[in-house]
Amino acid sequence: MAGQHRAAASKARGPTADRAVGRRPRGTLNREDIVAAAFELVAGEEGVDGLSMPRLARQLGVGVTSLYWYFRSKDDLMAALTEEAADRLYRMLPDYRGRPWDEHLLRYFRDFRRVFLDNPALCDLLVLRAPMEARSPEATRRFFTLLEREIGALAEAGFPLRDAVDAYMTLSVYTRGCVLNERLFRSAEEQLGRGGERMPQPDMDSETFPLMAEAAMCWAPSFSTEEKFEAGVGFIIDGLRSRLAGYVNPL
Amino acid sequence: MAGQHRAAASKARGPTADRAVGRRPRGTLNREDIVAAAFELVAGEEGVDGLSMPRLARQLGVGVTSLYWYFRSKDDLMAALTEEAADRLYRMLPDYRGRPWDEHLLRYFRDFRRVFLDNPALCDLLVLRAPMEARSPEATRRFFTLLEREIGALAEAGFPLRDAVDAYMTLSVYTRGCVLNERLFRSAEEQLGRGGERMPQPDMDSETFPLMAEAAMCWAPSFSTEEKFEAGVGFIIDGLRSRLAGYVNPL
DNA sequence: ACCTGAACACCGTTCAAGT
DNA sequence: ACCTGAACACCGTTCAAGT
Repeated sequence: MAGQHRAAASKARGPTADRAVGRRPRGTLNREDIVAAAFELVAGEEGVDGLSMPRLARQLGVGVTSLYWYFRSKDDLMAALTEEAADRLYRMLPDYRGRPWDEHLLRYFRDFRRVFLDNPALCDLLVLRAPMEARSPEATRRFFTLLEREIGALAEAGFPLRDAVDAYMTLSVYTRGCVLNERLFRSAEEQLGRGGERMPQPDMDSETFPLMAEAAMCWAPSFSTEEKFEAGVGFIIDGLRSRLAGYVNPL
Repeated sequence: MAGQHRAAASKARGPTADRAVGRRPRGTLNREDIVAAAFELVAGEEGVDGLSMPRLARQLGVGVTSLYWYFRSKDDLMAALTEEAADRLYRMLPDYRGRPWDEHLLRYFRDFRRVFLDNPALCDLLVLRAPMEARSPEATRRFFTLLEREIGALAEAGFPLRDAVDAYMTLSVYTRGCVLNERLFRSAEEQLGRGGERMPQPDMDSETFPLMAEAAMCWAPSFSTEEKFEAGVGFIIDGLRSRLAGYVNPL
């Protein structure tokens, strides 16, 4: 009876909204399913902004307030969702040990960037919203397992521990900086696109801006191309190389 | 009469909320004042999240809907606010021309970072929310003036234009990556602090994580110290130095 | 031209109540 | 123990109306 009532109330929303017409029987709702549904929403068209408690409840065929039995607040849910995202990220990062350290780094961070670009939801949750530290002990453990492996590779290549740590983190910070840039640039484009506008092109007459006018040909807006990303990685790896040479051959 | 009514309605909110008891007379409201008040709100305790149309209207002593005469939407207002923020940023960045290029870069980006750390509002508006490109032609002009100067300094030091552009952007992306990290880390700490909790410290036994356990002493959470920031800048500048040597002395 | 309040659809969260 | 709807305070935005 209650089920019919609910179905009638939502009949105007089309078939997809009715996916859970037969409302969940008791005892079948749990944290995992809620997080999974939340991730589905976030990975969908609307992104992180499209995630709301009412929407999530509708997706699950459940009253909104039921969610609060499993999560104290939306923030609490977001934390769990971030865990889930971190889990997926770690599973997607390949292991390039065995190759020369510079090639290893280049490939690793190239993939690191790719994962975020291909999965905006991961980017929003892990790059834009939460620092690495705000995770459960479990997730932190996996994070440190990864670090142990990657920093170990650098140490083996001859970097003192401190430089190995700093090198990895520098590339990580730089890469996430690129990803942030690209993400913001894309959503700005999208938003303008909806309004039919174009990104304002600066009127760069070569008298007031001689260099920038000339640079236009090697300029990528928001530094957001693979080529530009690799230019930066190149500088950093060059720096590491000369540092490495300095250890064995001090002046 | 209407004024008394309004004052009575808000009497429970304390003195600061009443700052504009005598509601603004007609024709005195304008875009500049609205943006200024919005910036005040955003720079205040609550930050960007604390900015809402009703709050802003209250601050100005105006009906909420009045704001919509001057701004099509909140997004429209945010765009104007971002302009304002970019304006302030550019005014705060010092000119280090005349010094050696490497010292110039180090000092410039050290200040770049400082400005964002000292002004979280600028950070939220310019680093976390909008790409450089989504600005008015006017702001873009000022942005390119800055670029012209900074990239010019690198070109004078002997870098080909393309590398000069990439070098500046790499450091800019890296620096903003650091700022992002630090900002997220701090707000996570703050949020935990409100709940009385502490950041989860990973249980790093030195058997499963030999390197990370040893690295604990040279580890900064979220890479968020000045020292760590400069370590990364050091790598990049080293890379640039070796690149520069390669131009004049190719193998 | 400028400013208003009433109203709408949405949000996060609390609470007292049901089984 | 688990799930519910009613209710609250808040939000962005529209609209018809006032001067």
